[in-house]
Amino acid sequence: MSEKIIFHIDVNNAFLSWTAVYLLQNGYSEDIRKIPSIIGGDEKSRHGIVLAKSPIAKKYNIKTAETIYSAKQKCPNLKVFPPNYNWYLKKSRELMTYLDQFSPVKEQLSIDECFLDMSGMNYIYKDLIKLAYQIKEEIKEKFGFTVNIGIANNKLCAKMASDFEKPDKVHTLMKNEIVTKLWPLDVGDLFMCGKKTKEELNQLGIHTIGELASKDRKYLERYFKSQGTYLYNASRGIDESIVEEKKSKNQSISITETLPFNYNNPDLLKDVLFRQTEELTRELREKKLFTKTIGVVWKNSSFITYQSQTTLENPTNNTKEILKTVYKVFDDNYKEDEIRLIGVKLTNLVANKKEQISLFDSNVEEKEDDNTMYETIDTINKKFGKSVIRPASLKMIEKNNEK
DNA sequence: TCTGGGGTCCTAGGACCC
DNA sequence: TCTGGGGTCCTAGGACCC
Repeated sequence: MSEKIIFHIDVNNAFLSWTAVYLLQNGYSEDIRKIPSIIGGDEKSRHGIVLAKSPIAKKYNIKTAETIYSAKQKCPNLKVFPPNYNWYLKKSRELMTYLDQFSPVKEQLSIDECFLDMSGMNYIYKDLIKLAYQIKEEIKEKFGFTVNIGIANNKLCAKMASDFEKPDKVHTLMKNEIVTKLWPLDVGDLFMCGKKTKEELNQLGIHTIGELASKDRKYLERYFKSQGTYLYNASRGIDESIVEEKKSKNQSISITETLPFNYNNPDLLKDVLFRQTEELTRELREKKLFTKTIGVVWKNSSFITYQSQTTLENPTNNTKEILKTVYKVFDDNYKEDEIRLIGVKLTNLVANKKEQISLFDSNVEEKEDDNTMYETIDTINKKFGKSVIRPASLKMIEKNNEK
């Protein structure tokens, strides 16, 4: 059997590039990729972090996720642009559709990157490296933004390769290049080796991926358990996972929201939970899913995050039932505290509710009525926009819980 | 008006069952 | 009447990704 060949395609500075394309198409004279600029949230509503940066902004040592405030300190003439998620989604879909023509086996990793399994495609394309260059050029010409393409014998190495030098580059990291191209890199550059792991590895005197690769498996597993196994393999460029479109997506869905100011009033907080639960349950029904585990997440003014959850006997997508549970979890766990962020999280999602009608559940008929009602409401809201209609009974729950 | 939002996966500890 | 051990499910917390 011949070696696998995997492409990893990654949009350069995705949010910033896509906004640049948008601005140019709408008569803006400047290409914001060529000036010190960032995409950033709204500081007034406390969303002030850097979401993407231009190459020049990067030279000022501006980092993704740092505060806009601090970015401006580093570069006073920095230009800040707001994100436009709908546009990003549109650009992402165009790119992904375009890439489908090159291989039937594609796996999208996030909004701006994907893998293509190109194994065996050399019978069609002859020179796959040349093909990668052609794809890169065609994307630039067709869509107006650039990508990096990493080529390797597995997903991990393809991903590492696309990260090498940016922007607008094709890189390979084949088996015989591991020693020269992978091993000199800082151990923190290894995929899935974040801040904490890097610190721990440094403590052990391990600073490069090559040094990591010189350690034996037992040693790494002693310190890092199952992550040690991963580190052992990854440092050697070993990854057996296959490219596959993730079908069983949606292990969980959630909404969290940083509040415009800190709330300490339970009623205000419940208003937010109410809104979030309505939105999430609508999504649940849209995706024809049911949830078993319902959780509330909150963060206080000291940035400490808390979460509490409870698991139901039967999966549900009934707004009233879920809201009741959300309120109960909140009431049981919220202590007087200044809350900065609050959210709802639904996990343990299943496609079928397989509800066993409990002999002791007297509300079966009522629930059936609810479900029909929600379907109708969803249809109307879909036609006329969000939350035109709200069931009065939800307000009742709200009121009851206020007591 | 310094610190977003949406995810996945792993681990430790406890409850409970046989 | 000095007390094991495996399996499963659940919760809370944490690391990591884009």
